[in-house]
Amino acid sequence: MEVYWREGPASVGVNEICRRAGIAKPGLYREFGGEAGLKAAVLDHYWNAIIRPSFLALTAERPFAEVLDQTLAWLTSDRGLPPGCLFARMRTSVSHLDPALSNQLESLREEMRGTYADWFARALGRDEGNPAISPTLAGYLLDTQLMTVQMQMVVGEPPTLVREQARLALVCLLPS
Amino acid sequence: MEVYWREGPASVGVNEICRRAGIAKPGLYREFGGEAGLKAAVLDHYWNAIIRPSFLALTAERPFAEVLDQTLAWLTSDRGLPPGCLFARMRTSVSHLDPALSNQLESLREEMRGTYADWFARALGRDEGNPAISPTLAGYLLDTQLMTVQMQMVVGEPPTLVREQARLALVCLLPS
DNA sequence: AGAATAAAATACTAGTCGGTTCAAAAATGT
DNA sequence: ACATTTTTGAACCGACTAGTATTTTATTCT
Repeated sequence: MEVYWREGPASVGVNEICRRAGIAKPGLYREFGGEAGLKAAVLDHYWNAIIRPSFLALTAERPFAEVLDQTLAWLTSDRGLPPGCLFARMRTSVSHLDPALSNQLESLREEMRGTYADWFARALGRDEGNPAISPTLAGYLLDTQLMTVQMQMVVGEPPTLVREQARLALVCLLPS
Repeated sequence: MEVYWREGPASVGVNEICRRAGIAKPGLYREFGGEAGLKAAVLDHYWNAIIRPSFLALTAERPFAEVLDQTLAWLTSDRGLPPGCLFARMRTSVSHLDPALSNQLESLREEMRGTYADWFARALGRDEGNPAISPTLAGYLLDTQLMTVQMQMVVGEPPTLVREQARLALVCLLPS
């Protein structure tokens, strides 16, 4: 996961993975069945270990604008983790990916959009969101914009610039 | 250019290019020096034939919001051209690209941001833009968001959904 | 027409990729 | 301590990659 996350799933092959992990190649094939299985397992682990815990912040009963700001600050700060998001990196190269992994990505993305939509729906209930925007659309927008943030972080854009842009793009979600 | 545009520069090699173009491989190497040279020439031609003409719409003395809407409609409509943007596709895979091509991409992107910034600056002069946003930042935002639009079109997102999201993300540029 | 030149097609090189085979080594169970 | 099972290392496979060498075909110039 570390290597895929830091350098991108397309930039490192199974030979290199085995070399860096200090394991034998037959061992990897016994354990994961092949490169596709390894990537599926990595994506699964990334989702459970990195993405899902980050959803907890969205369920806290704090003001929507505040949580949004903290999220942007978190994504654009040096977290001691590899920059960017393995999930986002996989999605950018989804075209030449295994169909099974592609489906897995799409289903996880749906779960992500749903989580964002729920978050925004609760904000709407407290009059902390723009009522002209449906939770579903807000889910799409948040997914797209936060994904963009992480892709910009991967290519090394200045964090403050990334944060400013995202704030502008998402200010439409706040009540006018 | 057609093939790189439609299928992505990383999805097709020189052998396939020659096969589809009906030319011999040594001819390609005589003409372009190699794959890197071919990609540079393709990018150059794409910029001059596709991107640069589209800038003309931005210099027309029409209301900012109207031109922005037309631009979004254009990007999300079926133009009879391959969907998405070769420029955007190259940028998403800039990490494992030739350094020369990477520099070329960065310089073209600067020109693009400058064009957007000028456009927004003229809008500001006619009180058609949000004065709290600098032309430079607007240039970055427009570049990012319009690139996002094209990437979504590439992966086949529903055009109306893409357009709605982009409109929301860019409404911050309009005066309140 | 015939010689010189340019372009073409084919075949090839060297290397990487994901994946497999197999014998040797290590660990395990009794 | 011995026998069984598991894991390793390293070579290997076929398919692919970018790039090149060679030979044949066309074209052009005189």
